Amino acid sequence: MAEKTSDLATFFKKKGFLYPSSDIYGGLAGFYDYGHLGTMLKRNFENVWRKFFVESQDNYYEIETANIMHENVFKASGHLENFIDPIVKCSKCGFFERADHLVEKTTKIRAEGLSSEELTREIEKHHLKCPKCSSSFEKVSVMNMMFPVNIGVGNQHKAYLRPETAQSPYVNFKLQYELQRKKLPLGLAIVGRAYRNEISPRHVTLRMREFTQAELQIFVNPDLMNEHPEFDSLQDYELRTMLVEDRPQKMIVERTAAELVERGLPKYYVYHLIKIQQFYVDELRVPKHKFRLYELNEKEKAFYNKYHFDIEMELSEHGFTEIGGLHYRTDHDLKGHQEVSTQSMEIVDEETGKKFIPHVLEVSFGVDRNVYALLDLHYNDDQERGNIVLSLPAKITPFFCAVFPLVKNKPELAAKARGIYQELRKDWRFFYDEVASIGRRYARADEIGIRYGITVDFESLDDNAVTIRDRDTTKQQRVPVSELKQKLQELSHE
RNA sequence: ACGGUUGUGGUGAAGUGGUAUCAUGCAACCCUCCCAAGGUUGCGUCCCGGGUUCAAAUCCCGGCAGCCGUACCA
Repeated sequence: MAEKTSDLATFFKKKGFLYPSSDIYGGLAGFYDYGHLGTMLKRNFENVWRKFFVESQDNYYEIETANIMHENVFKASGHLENFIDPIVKCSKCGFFERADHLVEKTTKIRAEGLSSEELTREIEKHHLKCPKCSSSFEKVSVMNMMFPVNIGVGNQHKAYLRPETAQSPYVNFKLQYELQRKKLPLGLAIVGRAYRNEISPRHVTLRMREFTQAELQIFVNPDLMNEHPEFDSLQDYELRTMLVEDRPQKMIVERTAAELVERGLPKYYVYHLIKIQQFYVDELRVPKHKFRLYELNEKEKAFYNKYHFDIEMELSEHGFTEIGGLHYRTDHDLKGHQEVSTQSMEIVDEETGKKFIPHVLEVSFGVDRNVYALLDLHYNDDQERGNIVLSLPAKITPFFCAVFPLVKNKPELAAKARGIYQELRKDWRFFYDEVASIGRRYARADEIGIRYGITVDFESLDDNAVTIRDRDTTKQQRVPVSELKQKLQELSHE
């Protein structure tokens, strides 16, 4: 029997977090729309990310750039070569393989770089057949992981939707370096869309064709990779790592920053592994055991990466899943752009007079995957309470508080509740609800993760105090209206 | 991409050629002094396009989408 859509996907749609795009036309695989709650959650996540990774650093800034970029950008980055693969498909059973791999494997000819026509000719010449069913192949076609875009009149495309946000900071580096007064390290962040024509998008937002990345590109002097001013104070910090050598035992090992440096990772790199773990464990309150830093081996890591760890969170339905990565891309990208654009990407170290191309450390996050992971993590079907409780932290949950008059039909209560609501919504994300019994309203609030419920009851009319209900414990405390703002201020920093 | 499988209100389901049902939800009103009470009224559905038939949610073909497996995921 085919499985039902997962509980989580149903919940996303039912409450307004996320649903298929173009839904009234039957949907479009790999594309999703965020509803009102999902959009709030996503924005909140992005803002926490900005604050933590960008705004807390000197000389780090966010830029916003075009999603459609010049063909040459991807010539330089290697995407045109590596993202567009020649494919042969079996005419009978549908098996397919990369055409150049097939030709190289079976004929020992160097097939890399051959055109589709040349590959088709080689396949015909050597009478290559499908390894599965021995039928003949169709003509070699091109599988393009990038979406080409036609610009203006005519149908020759000279541009693509970017498959990663990273290239924008690289092509803008020289200008931003000048504008940011020639200082390294220099950070350029983008929170924006990227597009990949995935063969098989699946698992809601875990693999989409249009998705949001939050990426920080840090340009550094490669000679200084083995130092960081804050490293010494953090050298005993324990990181949850799964290195290549841990894989046979399937072990996540806590290692200190110093141990990782001893193993050969640069201090500057390890410092950012620490930052990333702090972001999840301290900032987003992700339980440590659900988090790990997973080292990729030589085969798995992208060709441009010297060091590559995936950031992974354990999901209920999919196990440990990549939600980001820390990539030491060296000078691969700037060098590529220097060659293709013929513009120098070199800068001069004022002290030593040395000229060099900066290296890039990329801190990369899939925003949609993070949002999914956080919802997955905080989704609890509370049997005792009889409703779902979405225990998102106050700083990212869509609504911080809701205000409720205890009952609807007492105009004095509703008026007071509305007054409090109107005042507090100036400072926080607030929700107001007076429909149905108070218990039902608490339940509805739990389900969309409203952190606190403020209830105006009959006593409030006399003592000018209200109750604050904690979503996670359901405990209530009574607070004078005059102290409410201050109290919420404290609670918002939990 | 291939193979298997599924598609009925917002959500979950019943209906297998002949009047589309139920629960939940949502909305309005009544009631209600703290954790999905109750009452009244209302809203809303057969994925899309062809075909067969007197008649299609139901049968057939195609498409789209979901799920599972394989493949893919620089």
